[in-house]
Amino acid sequence: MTENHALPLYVQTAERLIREINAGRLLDGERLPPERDMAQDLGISVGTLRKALADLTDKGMLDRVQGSGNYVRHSPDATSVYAFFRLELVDGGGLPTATILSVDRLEKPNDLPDFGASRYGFRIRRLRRLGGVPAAVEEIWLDGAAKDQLITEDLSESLYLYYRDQLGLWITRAEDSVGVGHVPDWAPEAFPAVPGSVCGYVERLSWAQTGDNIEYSRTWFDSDKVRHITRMK
Amino acid sequence: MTENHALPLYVQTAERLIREINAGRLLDGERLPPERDMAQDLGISVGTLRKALADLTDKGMLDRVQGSGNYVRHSPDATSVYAFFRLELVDGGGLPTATILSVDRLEKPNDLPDFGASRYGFRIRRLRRLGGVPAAVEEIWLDGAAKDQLITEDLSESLYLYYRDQLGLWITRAEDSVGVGHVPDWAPEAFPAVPGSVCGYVERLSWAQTGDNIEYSRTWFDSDKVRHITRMK
DNA sequence: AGGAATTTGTGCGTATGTATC
DNA sequence: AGATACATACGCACAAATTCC
Repeated sequence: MTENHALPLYVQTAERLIREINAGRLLDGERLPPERDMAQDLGISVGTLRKALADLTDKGMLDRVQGSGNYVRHSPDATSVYAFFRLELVDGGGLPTATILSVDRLEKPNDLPDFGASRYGFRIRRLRRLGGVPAAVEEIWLDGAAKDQLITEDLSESLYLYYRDQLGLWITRAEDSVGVGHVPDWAPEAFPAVPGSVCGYVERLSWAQTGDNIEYSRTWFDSDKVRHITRMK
Repeated sequence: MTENHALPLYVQTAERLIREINAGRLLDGERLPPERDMAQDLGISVGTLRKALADLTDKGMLDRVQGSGNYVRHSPDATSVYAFFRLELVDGGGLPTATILSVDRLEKPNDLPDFGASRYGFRIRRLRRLGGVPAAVEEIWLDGAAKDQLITEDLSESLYLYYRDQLGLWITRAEDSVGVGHVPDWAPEAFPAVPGSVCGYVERLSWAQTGDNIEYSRTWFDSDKVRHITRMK
């Protein structure tokens, strides 16, 4: 009995191309070789390659132009659903940055929803800024199974990039639940809203390409300055 | 010169199946015939049919189960982006209903964002319930160019169905902006939150399949009972 | 301007794998 | 275990859009 646990060839191919693009070996705007040539180089049929390319197109990482060619689109976050879920200043604009407040490995508290396989999780608390202005405080729970240790210095400004580059995980599905909350008591003084006061509140569950539900996060945002935006197509 | 203005066969096939489903000739949960049989009936190849079925799956109108069959899913709004943007009771469950409070044709006020072509718009105010419980009040602005007149009796519970069946428009893109607001002074007494008190707030811009930005809406929801949910894949 | 070459899009057929019944 | 049905993969022919000479 010859069991085949490998992913379908077109999925492997799509992921391979995504890695090439993310690693910068395929640049933004670059035109790929003709499909027939690519397929031959990869040792697969044109149809299989086309299915992989269609996947990338869906993800917004590729433009396919009949009669012309396939063109790479590599905007920094086009690969993530986070491109569609984000905080924005009411006035618009403002570069996002984040300061880590704390990182701890803890047993998951009971008030967290079920997510991930481990009893433990990493709790990351951050202060997020938009254009330098403190905009939100955030508590992220990363499932303990994702990594043994997590060192503050390792974490990049973008957790998405950290997941992808250090853990080999990327978020492909997310579910947001938005309402009104109260600023948590651990919010730093830099955050203008007083602990306990009313503010916007987002809960998010995120799933990686593996299908695992690896992350749960809560964000409290200053509703006077910030909006939570979603675009759907 | 014989120009061919027809859409691709797989698109025609997908649209044909969508019409069959919307017309109720294919019922929810119904299993389609095997792909080979269907393809033969339709006079097309299996590959072409599969492409059409994949389209329907993307749209959430079909479940494809290997080894079993293709199953129709006909939830009333599965075809709309509104399937992904919605209010839910914190406790879960609850059928959505809506009561029209007022319908007026007005000049668009200045505090509305730019949307649609007309100077005028229809303002629809509704009280929305979930499982009978008043959950939100809503003000919807439909661009005046969409219709000459709008009669309260014409409006169905689901504005989405009204747009689709009466106006020939369906929403294919939307952008939500969520924050904290204050209950408007026109909120009916049935709505439990007091006018002026703090509540959840959603602004939405919606685009039809024509590419036109036809609708702008504002929703104030009772944050104690209701959450605004978004799912993204 | 126009035609040839290139490149992706569409459509068909077939063989084999894998999940379900 | 066998039959059924969808999933994957390959290859080919022609159409349509673009590019280049």
